[in-house]
Amino acid sequence: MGLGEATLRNHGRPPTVIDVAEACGLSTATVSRVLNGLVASVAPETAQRVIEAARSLGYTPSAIGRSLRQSETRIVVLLVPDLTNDFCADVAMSLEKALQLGGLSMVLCNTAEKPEQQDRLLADAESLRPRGIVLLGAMDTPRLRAMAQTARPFIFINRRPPPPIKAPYVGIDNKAAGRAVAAHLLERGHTGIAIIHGPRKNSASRSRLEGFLGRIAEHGIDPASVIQIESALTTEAGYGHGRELLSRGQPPRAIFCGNDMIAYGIYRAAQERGVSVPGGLAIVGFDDNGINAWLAPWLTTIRVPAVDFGPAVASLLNEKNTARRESEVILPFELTVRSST
Amino acid sequence: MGLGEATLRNHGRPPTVIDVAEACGLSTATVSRVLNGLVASVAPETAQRVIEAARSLGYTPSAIGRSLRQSETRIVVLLVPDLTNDFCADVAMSLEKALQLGGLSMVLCNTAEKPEQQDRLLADAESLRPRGIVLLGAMDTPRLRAMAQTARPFIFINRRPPPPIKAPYVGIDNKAAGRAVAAHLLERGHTGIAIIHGPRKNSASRSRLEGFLGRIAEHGIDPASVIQIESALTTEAGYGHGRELLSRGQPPRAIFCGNDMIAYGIYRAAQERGVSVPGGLAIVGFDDNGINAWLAPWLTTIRVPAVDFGPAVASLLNEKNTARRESEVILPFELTVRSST
DNA sequence: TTGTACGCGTTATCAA
DNA sequence: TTGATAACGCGTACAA
Repeated sequence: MGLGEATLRNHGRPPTVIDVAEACGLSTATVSRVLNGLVASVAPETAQRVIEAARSLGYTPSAIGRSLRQSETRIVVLLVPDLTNDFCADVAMSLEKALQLGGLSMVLCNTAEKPEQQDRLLADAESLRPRGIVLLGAMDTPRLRAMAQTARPFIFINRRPPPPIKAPYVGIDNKAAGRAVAAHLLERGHTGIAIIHGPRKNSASRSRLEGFLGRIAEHGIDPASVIQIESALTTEAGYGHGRELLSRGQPPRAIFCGNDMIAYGIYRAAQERGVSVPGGLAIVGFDDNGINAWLAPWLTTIRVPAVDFGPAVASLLNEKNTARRESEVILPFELTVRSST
Repeated sequence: MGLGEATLRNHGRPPTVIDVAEACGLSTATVSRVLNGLVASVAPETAQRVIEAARSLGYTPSAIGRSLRQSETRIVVLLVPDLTNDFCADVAMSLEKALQLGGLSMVLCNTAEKPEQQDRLLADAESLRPRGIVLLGAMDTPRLRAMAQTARPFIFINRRPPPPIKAPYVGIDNKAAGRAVAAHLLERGHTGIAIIHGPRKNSASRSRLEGFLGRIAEHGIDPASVIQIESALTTEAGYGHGRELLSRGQPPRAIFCGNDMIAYGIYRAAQERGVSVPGGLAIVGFDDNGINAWLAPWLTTIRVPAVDFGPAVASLLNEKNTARRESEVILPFELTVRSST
């Protein structure tokens, strides 16, 4: 049991290639070759000796040393706006799974939708020298623009890179989704329409709004007659807006929400006010959170294939010269009609 | 704008201390001192020169170099069993937030409750030489036992370290929680009791079961008369067990679930079968997922303070010699009584 | 107050 | 097939 010795020699620090090399009487170069699977250029019995020594020492290669040598880590940083949002959690899980397959680790950071926090996290991310930086719901900040000129791969999910920046994008056709919701509401004869959309500086929100209003205009309704509210994408915000809207003299009869979280809040507000859904108020969400199938089987919403985002992003990361490429992966969405409309 | 030059010289790689040193005509040592805030031993105007040079080059220190030098990274690895479980997401977010405050990054990995995957991830984690490894819902695996002998801090959340291992633990008093649920059901006069608990090899599940049955026995009921089912902690599993239980000749009239996800599944099964809650069936969950307030306002459950886990873990990580200490942080739980009982 | 030089762990290059 | 060695970026002990 050589573990004790090595541990002692290194003052409790993990064994290194040198320890392994000494233990098996070979050079560090050979040890490295064996452990990196370059079996072609190593004698079988030599390889065996190395492997045994490594195992008896409990040796695990240091990613730090490797990274320094190769000036690249096997880390991907994912920035999300809100991990309590089911949709974000699903995307994070899907990405982590896809990265695991390629031997990459995922550092997860929460921007809480705060621009300064995003910038701080981007700086931290840069210092990690990650293989790539993935932004779910990016905000247009100074540091983002500065770093986007770097060679490091940036990938944008759901919100496109702010104009001057060229970088790969993975998401759905938000404009078409907005149109689909409008078409659905009009088809069902819903009037008194309102939209509670996400932040305007967020391309996804803007596109959905644009598509939604465009389709409504085509139907001969003045878009200016549509109540438009810019909102945070949380249940609390949705609830607040719901209470306010429903207490108006002429409350809306149909609301298109920026995401499902907002829709949950609206629903609660309607319940509290005794407004029936969809009779008194139609509600449409966005994302189709996985939990809907169990806890919100009433919610008509746009299904966004969260689990497909991870593989798409991972494959973009594996492409050569992904960095400044303007590739796009547009995933399909689907209008899921349930009883709230 | 020196950015171009440095970028060119380094073939597109990020600038280093050397680049900064050259740019300001000082030594790398001085640059390093300034950037690490050792202002005491540097002339003010010198510091200024360094800072300007660093900024004009867009220099960000490499965590790789730093880590190698100090043989320690600023990374903490968190292993979770299932990120789609609201509770896990909340804990992850809470930990990430707490770590951010201390300048640490969080690598998040999903074990999917698979022992082999946990072992693979533990190996990957070890190679990262993280500041600590945090396990939410650890499984007793060979590699876990082996690595637990290391100097590296391990922290267990929710499930205790398997017996020979000594390591800090953060969680609630699961036995007491199990007792509390039993007491509540008995007090309300519920009979025909069943428990759908998590994996037996998981200390949290065991303790809850033990406490629950213990309290029931004290009440003069034979614990053997309680239907006990070992289950995965997912909605799907809960739904499946719910269907099975409710189709029995003598279905249970009250079910204590291993977590809220199972409870959601049971609820659905009851609805589909036309069984009223709590009239026909009482349901108790566990965790009190944040989403309950909005989507499951009917669920009686044990509130576990997910957001307090992060700070508790972070402070354990900051303690000296946390590694083999057997410290414990027992957080308070609370029985949240709603309409399902 | 500033500079020189070494070593952290690894792998790629070159030489044997 | 194997070994010696340099280099990756950084922080610090020591020297100036």
